[in-house]
Parts: sequence; structure tokens; C-alpha cells
Amino acid sequence: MKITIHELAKKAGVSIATISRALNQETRDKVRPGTLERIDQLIQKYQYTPNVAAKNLRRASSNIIGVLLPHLPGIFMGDYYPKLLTGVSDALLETAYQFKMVMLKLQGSKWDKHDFRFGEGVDGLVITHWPLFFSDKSVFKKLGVPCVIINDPEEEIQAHYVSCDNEQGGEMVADYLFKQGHRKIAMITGPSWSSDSELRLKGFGNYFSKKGISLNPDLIISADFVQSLAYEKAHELLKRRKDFSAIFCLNDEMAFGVLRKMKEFGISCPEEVSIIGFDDQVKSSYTDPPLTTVYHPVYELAQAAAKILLDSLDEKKDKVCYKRETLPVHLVERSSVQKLK
Amino acid sequence: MKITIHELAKKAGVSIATISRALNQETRDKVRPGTLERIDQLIQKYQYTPNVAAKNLRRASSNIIGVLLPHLPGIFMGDYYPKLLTGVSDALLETAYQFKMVMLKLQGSKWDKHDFRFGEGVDGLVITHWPLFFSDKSVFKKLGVPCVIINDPEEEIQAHYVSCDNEQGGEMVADYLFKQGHRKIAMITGPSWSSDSELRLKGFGNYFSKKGISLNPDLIISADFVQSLAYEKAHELLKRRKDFSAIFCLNDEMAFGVLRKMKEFGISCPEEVSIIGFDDQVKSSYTDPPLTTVYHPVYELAQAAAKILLDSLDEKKDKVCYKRETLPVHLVERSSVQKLK
DNA sequence: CTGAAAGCGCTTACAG
DNA sequence: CTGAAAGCGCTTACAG
Repeated sequence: MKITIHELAKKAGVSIATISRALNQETRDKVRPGTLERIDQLIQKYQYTPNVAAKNLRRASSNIIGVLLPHLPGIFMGDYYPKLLTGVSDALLETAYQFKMVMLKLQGSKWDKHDFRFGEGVDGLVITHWPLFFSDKSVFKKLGVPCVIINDPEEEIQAHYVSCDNEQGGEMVADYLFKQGHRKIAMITGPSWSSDSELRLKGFGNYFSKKGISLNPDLIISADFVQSLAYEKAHELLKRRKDFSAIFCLNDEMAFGVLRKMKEFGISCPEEVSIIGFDDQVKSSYTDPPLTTVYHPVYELAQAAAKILLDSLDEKKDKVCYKRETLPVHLVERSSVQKLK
Repeated sequence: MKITIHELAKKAGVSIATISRALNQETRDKVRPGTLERIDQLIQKYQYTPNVAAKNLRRASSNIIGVLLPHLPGIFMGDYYPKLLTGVSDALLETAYQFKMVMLKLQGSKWDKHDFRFGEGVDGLVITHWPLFFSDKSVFKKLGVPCVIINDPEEEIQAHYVSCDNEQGGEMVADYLFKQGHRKIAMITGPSWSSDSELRLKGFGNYFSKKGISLNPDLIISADFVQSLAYEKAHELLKRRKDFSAIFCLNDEMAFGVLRKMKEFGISCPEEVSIIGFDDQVKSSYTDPPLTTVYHPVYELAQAAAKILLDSLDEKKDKVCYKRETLPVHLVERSSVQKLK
């Protein structure tokens, strides 16, 4: 059975206070070296480890960061969450923090109907896809721990956030397509709640507005960032392929769907229709043709998010100040876009 | 600030004991309905949530399962850990348990030198790649919580384990290659500590022994289950390609490496050399040619492991009895093996 | 159905 | 440098 601090103290002939001091780096130097040595030996001998729950209760912290994830089949098989976990994990490596998966269940058809038990026992929370999982901003007060959102919430919010420069990414795509000679461009967007989608679209649209070129709104359809939906919707879109020379898919996942449909229809990419994505998934270099896209720094965002959380946990007494960080993106040129003369 | 049970009790005009009873499903029926209603309203009003650390301390459990992972770059980007996490996650979905990543750091050149703090605060532990992360079997006593190993430890051990039928998998490969007319077969094995590797090899060897065919030991090389190593070692092996008609790679990862090297050398698969793997990674259907392999049920193993853990947590008072489970494997025929006449 | 009280195993002023 | 004591916020026999 596990030994407690009381038993250890008895064996060492000291009080539990002394044991406790010996246990924690910050207080070890308050203990006489000889005593320290005796205690350390006993700890070794009896394989003593402090009770975490007691420690957490006393300290009012758990040293655990929560990562909020939707409980979806294949969630760990895609690109996004593995990159996210890697980023968080790396940021935590040299710290005393560990991280916990907080799996969110779909309640009926809603993600944002949940009891608030999930906040339980974490010192901070990494939240993705705001505002998908929460219907209102008051949630942060309820949660009672610092939170970081991994996208731009586009509203005042009681939480930190980091995001990549989606707007500039949209601009880059526009600039690239423009310089390759494309003027008529179709678009497949993500869900309307997604700021990633909205901002990419905005940056793209702005660029063409400045050039005095207006985009045909009929050629902008939504497929919710989902491959299979894009695959289906590409059907109608491709029938009108005389009306455009390129399709900007607001994420790679949807580009994969379009590519599949094109292959099925025998429409060649990029010769007949150019495709450009956004995200730069691992798979995107392996598609046929390899996909030109914009790198979405998910790993870097996650790492930045975790660091912000750690910082805010450090300085918790200080005045609260919510951090905002924007990471750069860059275009990855492969071969799914044709240069028009 | 978060409200405590005492303040809630005062507002409700009852004792903290009654609040506590109202809070827990098992004891709710001990509280008078009217009182219950009043308490529930107050909980709602003040957004009360119980302090997890206090609960854990009192209950001597955390409702958290730990999953042990080596802190390696790209760990979440491969096939194995994502499948593992998905399995664990799915098994936990309808339970009160959550799971925590327990990232193991490489200490010097060793994985098994770690302070034992990682056991902290979990009710049970899922362990992969035994015995890579632990040098001796006494660890389970130290850990003090039920553990499940996701492979066959091949020794008596104070822990549960689940594994797939690697030996039969090896046999299946042998049988398949034999029936396709292959008699001279090279092999690339995993690390010697890996029971997965050893048992696959064993099943394979046994089959050919029974047939009275002996395998050339010179053609059995190790590449530690690592793609890049297999890629390098394939170099020498392929120079002797007159000596064999097929290579059995004991995991798909190494098969990818061999395939790459073959492409580089301009050796065609399966026409000149047949390749067969083990694992059935997602990528294995996309290689050129698609890889014939054996399905390794990582998802199912993880799910089974988590369930075993939950069961043993339920019946913890009962006599301890360590469970062993073996899951079936099956051959996935694609096009990397040629039928010889 | 309800409450007073003990106790889970720690940490940390406070006093020496 | 060390100890006695309070207290973190719960749960659970025990008594009524």
C-alpha cells in the first residue's frame, strides 16, 4: 500500500512539515542537509510519492492543461488534432504540466450543450474552433481558468487567443492566382461560424476589389470544410467550368474532394481547372497533382497557445490581460495551379 | 470566484452533507425531493461545480486514465498513436473517465530511466511497447494502479495485457507467400525487445519449418521498425535479390522504406521482388503498388485495454486477476505480392 | 430524510 | 532549521 507523509515522518523522526519541505524544490534549502539526506533515503526505500489529489487541493492547482476536442470518429487520424497535440505536448515538455484530453460529446445535434463538468481539474484550457463549442462568451467566467482560443474569435472575449493571419493568407492566394493570370475564380468556403473561413475569404475578396475585379457570387459555395461535401457540391460547380479557370478551396480537405470529383469526371487539373487549397496538410504533397496551398501553422499555434497559458498561470496574481497573437502564413507552390497566358 | 459547498449549504439552509448527497447520483434519492429542487436551483444560479481535487482526495481516485507516450517528434502524426488514442477515447466516451497524456522523455539514450512521478493522479495506465519504457517488472507495484499493456509481454507480469495474434499473423503471411509460390524469402525485423516482432517472426518460421523449408538466416536483417533504417538496409539486401523472391517486412513502416529504395534502384514491385508488410497503415493502400499486409488492430486493442482498465477499477475489491486477451488479425491482399508459377 | 463530525494527505504561515 | 496547528473542499459512517 502507498505510504503517506505521516508514516514517512514517523520513520524519519521529523514532522510532516519537514518532509513536505524536503519534497518541494522551493523549500528544500530550509531543511538541514543531514535531515534532507535521511528523508531522501527513506523516500527511496519506501517508494514514497506524494498524493496528488491532496497536493492539488492544498495548492488549488493541478498542473494539468486541458485540450478540448470534439469526440468525432477519426479525430486523431486527420491532420489538425495531431498537429495540435504535438504543439501542446512540445510546449509542455520541460515544464511540470501534463495535458488531458477533454472530449466533448455531440448532444443531439449541438456541440455547445454540455454540462460544465469538463472544466474540472484543469489549470487552463486550449479551445479550438471557437465559437463552435460554446454559444456565449460568458463561458470563460464559468470555467474559472485561463483559456486560449486557437483562432480569431472576431469579438471581444475574456480569453487569450492565437491565430494565423488568415486574411493575409487569402490575399496571398488572390495575388498568386492573379499573377498566374486567373481572373474568374470559384470558391468553396467553410462553415459561416468559422473565422478561419471568413477571414480567408475576406482577404481574397479585398485583393480583387482593389484590382477592380468583382467575383461572381454564384461561384462561391459552401461545403463546411468537409471533404465529402465538397466532393458532392463540386458536381454542379464543375458543370459550369467555362465560367472560371480556378477554384480556391478554403481548406485542403475540400480541395481533396474536388480533386476526386474532377478525376471522376475526367477533368484534368491544372490543365482544365486549377485548384488551390489552404492548410498544407501532410497529404497535400501526395495528391495528384500535388496541391498548391497556404501553410496553416497549427503546430506553431498550439505551441504558442500552450505557452501563453503557462505564462498566464505564472503571473496569475498580476492584472489580467488577454493576449492576442497572430502567426504568419506562407504559400506553398506545388502543381495544381496552371499559369495562364 | 468559485463558490464552495459550504456557501451553497448556507444559502440553501441545509448542511454540506445534504448538498453532497444531492450532488452525487448514487445518493440523490436520500434527499427529499423538495430539498433537491431547491439545491439544484442554487447550483444553477451560482454556477457551482464541486472542487475536483477535494473529491479526488476524499474518494481516493481521479477518474483519469493515463496513456503513456514517448515524447517523440511526430508521435501524433503516425498511425499507431492516433489509432490508440481513438480506441481509448471511444471506450471512455460513455463513462465518467477522461484520459491524460503521460509523455515520457528520453533520458540520455534511455526511455526507462524516469522518476516515477508520472503515475501521479491517474486511476489506471495504458502502456505501449513493453518493455521499452520499463526495465523491470516491479514497476507495477510502484505504480500502485492497474495497468494494461498493449502487447504480449511474454513473461509473467503483474498487469493486464491485450495483444493481437502476431504469431498467427506471421503464419498467415507465410501461408500466403507459400501459396503464391514463394520459397526464398528475405525478412526485415523490428527491434529484438519487441514481442510483436519476435512473435511475427516465430509464426512465420514455424510455418516453413513444418513445410520442411528452411529460411536463409543471412536474409533476415533488423531495421528496428524504422522506415529510414529499412530504406538504408534495403540497399545491401537488394543487391542479393537473386537469392529471394519476396521480402516480409515485419511492419508496414519498413515496407515503405524498402519500396522507396526499390523505386530508386528501378527494381519493380511486385514483378521483380514481392513485398509484404504488417500493420495495415492508412498509407498502405496508397503506396505504389498498394501494399499487401496484415491488419494490426491497434484501435481495437486500445479499446479493449481501456475496457479492461475500467472493469478492474470497478471490481477493485475483488481478488486481483490479470486479464489476457488476444485479438485476431487478418491478411489484407493488395498488389505488392506476385504469384509465381 | 438530515446534520455534526471526522478525516482524506497535503502545504504554509506562525512561533520558536 | 523545525514543529504544532489550521485548513484546502469534499464524502461518509454514525446517530437521530
